[in-house]
Amino acid sequence: MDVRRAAGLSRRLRDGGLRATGPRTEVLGALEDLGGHRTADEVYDLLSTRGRRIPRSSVYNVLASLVGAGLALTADAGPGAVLYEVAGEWHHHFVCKVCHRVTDVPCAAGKPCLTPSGDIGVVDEAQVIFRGTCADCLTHS
Amino acid sequence: MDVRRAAGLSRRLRDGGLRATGPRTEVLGALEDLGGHRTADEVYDLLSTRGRRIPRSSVYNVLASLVGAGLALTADAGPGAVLYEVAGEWHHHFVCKVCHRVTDVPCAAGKPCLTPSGDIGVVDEAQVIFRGTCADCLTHS
DNA sequence: CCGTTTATTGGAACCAGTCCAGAAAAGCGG
DNA sequence: CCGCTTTTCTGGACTGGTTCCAATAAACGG
Repeated sequence: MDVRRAAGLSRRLRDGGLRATGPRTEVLGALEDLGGHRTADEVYDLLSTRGRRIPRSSVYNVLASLVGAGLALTADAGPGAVLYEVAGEWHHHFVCKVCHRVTDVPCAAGKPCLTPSGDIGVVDEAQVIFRGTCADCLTHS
Repeated sequence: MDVRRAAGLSRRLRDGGLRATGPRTEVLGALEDLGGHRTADEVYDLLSTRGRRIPRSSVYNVLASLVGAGLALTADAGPGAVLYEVAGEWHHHFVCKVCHRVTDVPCAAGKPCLTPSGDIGVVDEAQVIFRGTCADCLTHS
């Protein structure tokens, strides 16, 4: 990984209140390179093909701290492996019932939106999951 | 289980297009008795304490057919075990980040609502997950 | 450079869920 | 009520995803 890239990643980690360790820069970099919604194993596999041997459990550890620091998000997409993505513009997800692919859906508010009525507690975010059949799967059937 | 109850459950199963078998009436009854959002294992445990030995895989099978028939729903609540609930009024969920309890949030529309903009495919439903801290956890901290 | 604090490693263990093939039950026509 | 066909159930093995833990190593403030 080139030096500028690593420095940028390190700074983001520190800005998030995390120590800038090797595994953390590598995992964050890999998640960013992959783009979109990825499982811990996909990150693990990319690092492996790059020759970086790292235990799976470390990938899980790191992803958990990235989420804790707000640098990554888990995408709610239903059962199965948890999907992670680099934190960016707030958005929602469309999950295709056929191919299970997850597509971003821009959020009108651009930030956590919608508040439930009633005295339920403090709501930090509202995420919407749209379920249906994607355009691709509609044409291929 | 009393006879009237069993008959009612059987009828609901048949109305849903399913054969009214023992495991299905028992699982549907147990899910209803438990109320709220429950994992397959919670249903399994209730049946066990009732002295009904049934394989866990049967509970999974049955829950899957109940969902397929529209008699039960899976509640989107993030990672972890899938939560099932008896189908009723369409609603959303508030998930407490502290105690992980799931609370129903009435849906203003009373049915699958919200449509994403853009040509994304066919949207069947839109489920909202509110995340935050529930009233109980706020006071106890 | 040292010490303290925090993170990583690697492997074992765990839990949720799926798969499969034989056995049983449901519902049909007669 | 009987037997036939189809659907469902069973039980156990198995997988994938994730967490746990105790020893080791690395980060960073002084």
